[in-house]
Amino acid sequence: MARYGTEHKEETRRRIIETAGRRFKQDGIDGSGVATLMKDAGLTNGAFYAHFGSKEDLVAAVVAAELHTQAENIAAAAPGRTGLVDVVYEYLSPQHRDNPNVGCPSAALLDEVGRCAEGTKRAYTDGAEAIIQEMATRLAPEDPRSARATTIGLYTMLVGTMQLARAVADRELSDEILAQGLRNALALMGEQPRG
Amino acid sequence: MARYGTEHKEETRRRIIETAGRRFKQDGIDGSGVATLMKDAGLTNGAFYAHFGSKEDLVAAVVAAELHTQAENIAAAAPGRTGLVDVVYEYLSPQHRDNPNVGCPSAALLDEVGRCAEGTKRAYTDGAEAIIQEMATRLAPEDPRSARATTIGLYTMLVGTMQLARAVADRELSDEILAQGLRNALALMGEQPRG
DNA sequence: TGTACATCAGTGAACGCGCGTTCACTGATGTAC
DNA sequence: TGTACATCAGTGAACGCGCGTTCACTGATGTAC
Repeated sequence: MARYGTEHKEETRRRIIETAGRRFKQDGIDGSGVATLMKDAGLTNGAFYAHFGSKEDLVAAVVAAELHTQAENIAAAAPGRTGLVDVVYEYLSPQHRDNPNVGCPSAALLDEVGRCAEGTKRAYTDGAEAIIQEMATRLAPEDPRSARATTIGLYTMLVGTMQLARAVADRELSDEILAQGLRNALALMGEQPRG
Repeated sequence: MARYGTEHKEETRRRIIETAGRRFKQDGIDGSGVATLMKDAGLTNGAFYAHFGSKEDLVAAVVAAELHTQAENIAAAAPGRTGLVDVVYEYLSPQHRDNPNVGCPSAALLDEVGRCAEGTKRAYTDGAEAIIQEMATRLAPEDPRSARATTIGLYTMLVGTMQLARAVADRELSDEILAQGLRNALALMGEQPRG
């Protein structure tokens, strides 16, 4: 090809990580081959190892990036509890259920992460901590630690609800699961459902 | 080999489904090859297609069997709410976290089921409905439907909590997640923690 | 200004391997005569 | 009772294919002279 500026290779690496995130969330980690991942990024398979030591290295980088993005999205919501309620409504929406490739990485991949190598689990742990702290700060700005139990309950219920809504073959049941999940999530936060 | 009684082939099929359940929960569905699954059952790969039309057919059979077993285990607990509290304590235990191969199929496989073929999702749907109804009956014997929202919330929180506890690299954090999950689950049921 | 060279991101073919699946065959048994 | 045959669960080699990974090569550019 050509000789590029210093930032070019980094930019390519970022692109691989971003397109791999979508692919993993759509087809699973085991379900996504390196050749496909590189094609998604507009490259050929051979270039992969100029950017990552192994597929597992990419997986760890993707998990870190995906959770980082998710934490930023929560941080960018409207201030205080209102913003978190917005996030919960968006999370438990049919649009989110029907588009896993641009959705929550935990809903799409959490049980697979549990079977990944240590580095990937480390990346997940750090990212999840950041998200939980961001959520807890919104629930109880003066004392986030007091809201930690509630936050963990909210986080796990959101993830479990989305996975269940996606695993179910019956559309009506799936819609009901999202609706009941919303009721339970709001109750956990001590909020009233919106009209 | 030999000629067997009429129940022999069925018995072999049951054995394949049972050992495949453990293997899937340990290594994932995509992570378990047909040759390995058959070796687990004490057979060679060639015999597989005398029992199942395809790997996906086995997956659907395994999902149905695993959820059926889980429903039976809940039904076999002590009567009423007490039995359900027992189930929750056992579910959110370190032993369950550390032995996915003999644990909850949803905790191990739910996001993968969401990417499976229609038949597998159908099997999951039917099994999950039975489990939710069994749980709801224990929460509110006189009117199970009234407990349906709570039951779905409990179910999704249990599954999400176990997946998170397994995905996290930090043992202390994992233990904390289980403990907070227990608090939240009991609160959802309106029960007090046990001494 | 013009030519020769070094750089290096990316190419694409090839590696051994395990995947899901197919199939000709085996061999212990029950049945027929 | 003894022999020939049909049955059929299971064997194990082979199919084409995609996996993760390696590597000799390409070719557009910046630099040296």
